[in-house]
Amino acid sequence: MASGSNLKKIDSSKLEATDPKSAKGRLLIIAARLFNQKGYERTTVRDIANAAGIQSGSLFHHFKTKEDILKSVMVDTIIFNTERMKKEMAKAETCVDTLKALIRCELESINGETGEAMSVLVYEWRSLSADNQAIILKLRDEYESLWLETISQAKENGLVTGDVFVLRRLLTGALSWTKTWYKPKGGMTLDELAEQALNLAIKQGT
Amino acid sequence: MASGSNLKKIDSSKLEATDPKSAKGRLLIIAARLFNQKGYERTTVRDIANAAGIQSGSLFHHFKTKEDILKSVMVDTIIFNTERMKKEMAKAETCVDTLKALIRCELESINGETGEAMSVLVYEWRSLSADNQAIILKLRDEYESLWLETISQAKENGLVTGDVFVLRRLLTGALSWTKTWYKPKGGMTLDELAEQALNLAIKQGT
DNA sequence: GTCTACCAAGCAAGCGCTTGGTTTGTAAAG
DNA sequence: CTTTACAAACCAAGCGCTTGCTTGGTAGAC
Repeated sequence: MASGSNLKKIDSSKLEATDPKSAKGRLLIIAARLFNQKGYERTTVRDIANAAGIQSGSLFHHFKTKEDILKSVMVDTIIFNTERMKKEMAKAETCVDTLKALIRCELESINGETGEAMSVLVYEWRSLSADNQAIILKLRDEYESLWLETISQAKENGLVTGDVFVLRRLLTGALSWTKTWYKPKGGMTLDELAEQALNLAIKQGT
Repeated sequence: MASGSNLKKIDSSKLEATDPKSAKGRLLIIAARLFNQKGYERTTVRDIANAAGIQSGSLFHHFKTKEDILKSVMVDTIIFNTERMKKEMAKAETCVDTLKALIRCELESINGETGEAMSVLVYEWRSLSADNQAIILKLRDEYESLWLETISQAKENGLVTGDVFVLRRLLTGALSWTKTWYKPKGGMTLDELAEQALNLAIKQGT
């Protein structure tokens, strides 16, 4: 079956993203770029097909609907980045290290290779049906719980002040917004940017 | 002439927003709400006309094109909020007061009465033509310069650390993102939220 | 008498998506 | 090494619908 969800089970804790080398994976990368550049609504199926060098009708061999393309981009991205973040967290030793790892990971996902898809995930939310929103929300919950646990622990250690949820949300905005202005060629590395963001979050020196 | 820009002169320092009581102003408020709810592209001219209780064709008596509606929403909002911020800045005495006034003003513009239009200004940027983007950019520059002056002064006084531009941009993201989660009924007032954001920005107690 | 605000009708273009058929990759059977 | 089988990937054409926008005309205010 070539269509439908790319989750094997919603409840599974071990999920896989679409292989980027497959025909379907290639289309998802192209779609993510276009959705990011022009927005989901402004991007036509003919745009995607054109960029991929195929006919517009051929897209519907791989995806049920246009929205199914959007959903697949989002699901793949969130699965991939959650996995990466878990790995980086496992490496960190101190509480500050963990917090910095999360910031670093999120900046990487936003400004790195998955950046285009990540922007789509953040900014094209409204274009999903309620059903698909629920699916994405469930996946996001796992990702967010990693953040909340880490910040809670940082608060217990006196590293941060204020409400945990509010701090996470202020950080979410600050980090996701970097997409609109951060350029690696501007002389600032991603690591330096992460350091500044960490400096914003915590109330004591590293 | 019923069409075109609602700026009298681009270079003028004294600009006026469209009267909200006029037929045109009423349409702009309705359009801002719809653009915010469904996104610009998903909102049809028929949607706007329906919400206003007129025929879709009648919209084009007031605006040249659909994009002209979007541009007018943005121009009006930025003019209105720049004026308000200048007034609040004039009242502040200390450097911290000024910084808090800016944060408070921006939160107010995002979550208050102009909130819907402000979200449109932030998130529907891509839907503008290059020409219209340039016009909005010019207006934003004045607004941003107020922020940069204030933060620079705060840095001279040792209130904040790190790069001034980076700090402003991290704050822009953090504040604009509140639109997606902040609800006054959640038990937190806008002033308390402003306090937490200020707490994030400065490195010493108020 | 002219101006502002609007209606009623509809056009041309572009949209997502469907359909029936053709090519291409792959691998077992002869 | 060739033949046969079959599914995955794609093409060519176009349908039905919605879109932004135009047109010619009308009602009421000053």
